[in-house]
Amino acid sequence: MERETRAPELSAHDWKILKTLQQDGRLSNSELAKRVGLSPSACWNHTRRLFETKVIRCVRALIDPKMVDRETAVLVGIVLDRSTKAVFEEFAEAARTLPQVLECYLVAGEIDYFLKIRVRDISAFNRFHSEKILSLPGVRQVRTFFVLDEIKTDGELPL
Amino acid sequence: MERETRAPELSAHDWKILKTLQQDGRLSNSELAKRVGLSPSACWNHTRRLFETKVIRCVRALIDPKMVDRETAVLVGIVLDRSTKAVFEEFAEAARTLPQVLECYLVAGEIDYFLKIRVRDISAFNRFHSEKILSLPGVRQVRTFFVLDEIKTDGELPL
DNA sequence: AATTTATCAGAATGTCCTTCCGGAATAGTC
DNA sequence: GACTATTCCGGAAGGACATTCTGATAAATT
Repeated sequence: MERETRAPELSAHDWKILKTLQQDGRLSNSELAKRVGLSPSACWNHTRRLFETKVIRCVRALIDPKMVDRETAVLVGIVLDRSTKAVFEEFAEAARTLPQVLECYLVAGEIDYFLKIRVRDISAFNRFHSEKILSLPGVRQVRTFFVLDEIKTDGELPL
Repeated sequence: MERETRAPELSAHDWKILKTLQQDGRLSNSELAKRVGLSPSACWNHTRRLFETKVIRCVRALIDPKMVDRETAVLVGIVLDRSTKAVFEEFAEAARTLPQVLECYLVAGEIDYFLKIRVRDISAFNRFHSEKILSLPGVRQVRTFFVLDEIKTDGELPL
């Protein structure tokens, strides 16, 4: 386990760039420069460093799930059988691999793992549930929470 | 309540553009055109339509929370007191407004709302918990799950 | 077959990206 | 205080790109 790098120092310009690109990642460099009050070349250097130092992990188009037939979201809490390291790692690896799993967290409390699943409809979730989740080794309990309404998704990091 | 529009028809080119921009939303139009096998002008028209019809909701820079001092993630399950419409709407509105709430879902089951919170550290969560969550009207029970490890975050929609 | 519609590639122009360079400001050293 | 090293900025420049328009081709419709 190695220590993660922390941002060395972020200038006021860097923060502005982060805020702006978080809201619209497709802004041109010249437009970005105007908004943060820098010359295009200076702005370019800042932005490049933010990518190189991995402060910005990536830029991603957010697609409306309704439009591409992935309307159904389900939150799933998992309790594992035995709390051995191998069991946990095997589960985590499966979650990483399955494309229907959009998020997966190891948590403290009455639950071991929380998953956010996205599929076409409820019957697709049923298939996923029985074929993928239940067939994983070490799964003792599965608590399923169907999402009735998405109040907020993909909220921006407060900066 | 009005019916949401569904994507009328997505061509093979559209799907390719969606997949590509989901992986790298900052690609130039000419590079995107090369990758999907279209002329720049045709690619431009497709992309523009995908934005106009809101298939692509936005393009967003994903910022590493560790780098900007928002390292601590917490999942919170909420059970509300009385299940009146007004109570639910008030809670949802508060969740929408609070910047620390990155995601909020109304779910079916033993829990009413699930929240994903991001703050600087545990003491910041304590403050948020007592000052924001507990002070909301109608909150009967709060179940807190501290995130110990983020196996997968911001997974791409499978296309 | 004729007409309409949709979709593509090409051309053209104005803008932008990207790099490189030199100057100003800051900090550190003696 | 002077000198150096470092950092950061803006300007210039050519090559690439964005964006629009037009016409051609193919598909769908009548």
